[in-house]
Amino acid sequence: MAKWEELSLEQQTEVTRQIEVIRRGVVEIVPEDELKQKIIKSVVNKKPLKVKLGVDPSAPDIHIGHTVVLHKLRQFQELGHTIQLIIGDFTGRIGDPTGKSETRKQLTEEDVLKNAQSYKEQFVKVLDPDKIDVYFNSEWLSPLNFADVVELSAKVTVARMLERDDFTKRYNSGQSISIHEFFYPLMQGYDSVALQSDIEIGGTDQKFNLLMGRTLQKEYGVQTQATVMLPLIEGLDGVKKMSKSLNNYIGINEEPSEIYGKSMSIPDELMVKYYELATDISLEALDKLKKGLESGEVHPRDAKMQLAHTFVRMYYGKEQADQAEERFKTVFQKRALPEDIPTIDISTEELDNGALRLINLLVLLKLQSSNGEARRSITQGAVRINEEKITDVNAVITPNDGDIVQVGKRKFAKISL
RNA sequence: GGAGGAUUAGCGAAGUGGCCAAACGCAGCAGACUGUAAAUCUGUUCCCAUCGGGUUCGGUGGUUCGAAUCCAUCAUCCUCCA
Repeated sequence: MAKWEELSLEQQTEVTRQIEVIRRGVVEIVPEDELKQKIIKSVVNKKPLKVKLGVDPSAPDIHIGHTVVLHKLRQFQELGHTIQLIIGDFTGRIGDPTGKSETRKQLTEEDVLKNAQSYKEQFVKVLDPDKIDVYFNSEWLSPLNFADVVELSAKVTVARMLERDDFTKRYNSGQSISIHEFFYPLMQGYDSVALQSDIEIGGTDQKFNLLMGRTLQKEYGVQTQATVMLPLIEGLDGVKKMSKSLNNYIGINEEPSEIYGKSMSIPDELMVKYYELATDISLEALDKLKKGLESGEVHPRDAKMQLAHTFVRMYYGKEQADQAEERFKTVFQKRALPEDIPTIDISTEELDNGALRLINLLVLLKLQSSNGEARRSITQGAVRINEEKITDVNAVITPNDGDIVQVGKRKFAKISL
């Protein structure tokens, strides 16, 4: 194996540079010297490293939190390495170790393919599509027979399994753990054996699974992978990690105005973290921004607006980002009506003599989901027609073509007769 | 196989025959305030309705004038013993 001292100066510089890039924003690299060895080898032999990322095969809805890992993968790509994207189709067909009693509904092969495609489409917004190899883990997991599975499971003890944080918690708090859930880490680890990955990347919550890859690789006589763990980014509430189920996420497929608005609602303290982990801005620009915020030269509002703009720009381009910014200024800073109000047709059948109750109108326009909710909003002074507040619950409205109905600050509809 | 316990609104959790559409917290929605869709404060949150009515407390069936609350049974989960 190549030794550091034997490298040319040029090669040493390159190795150092790579490690520096890889380290940025990373919580932990286990083991660090092994990673260095791998990079040395890669530089000397001019052979890219295989960096693995496993994903769940359910319908992907990538949010800013996921992109932390993707940005890191992008950096790996830029350093010349390749990505092994594993769609966990086998894992996903069986069930899900979330501890919830309902088993995930089985995905058909068609679904899996569709989702895989969707992953690719969303991933390439951050990643270079030419440096991704896509695999389905059913390819090597399906052929295993029961004896193989027993052999695999014999490599890890129950006590070791229970060390995993969420298993520990669930066990101690009396929640159920099914045997098959133990196979998840094993299967994920076995993926690394099958693909002989050099590096596996994941959030800090994946630590156990990532290290399981190393354990199994050793057991099966394959070279062990280095693991790179990235921080989990807090969601809009600023406390809990970003996740779809907590509804504190910014999805990269969301409307530009949504991405912009949601970004504006993140707590100030998290701004820098978002910049660092989830945007493509350079280290120098980040430094400058940090200093500006500390010295007070940069107004936090402007920094956040720039962040929001950056997010929209990365996923939709500059033009859309500019538009989203304009819209935000209009609606929230000036409290004026936005330009892009959705038009909703109202059929004359709904009208009685050209009129209808305001409550019904709000539900009809889908601004409210039930009459009760509509009633509430009116009472609370949230409803406006053509910018005029209406507080009478029983109001009867004669809608005109082009009337603009508003509920709260964010819901608008234009009537079309 | 045996013994005990749990299941309540989006989530967490109180409620053990009428005062229960069900405390409280979170989340949501709205108002005020603000650089902000942040924070904070206030109000509000099953459905239909003017009074009023309808459907809710794992499922089903019962007891009762009256059941989230009592009984039976089924389902799911947990703990302990084997």
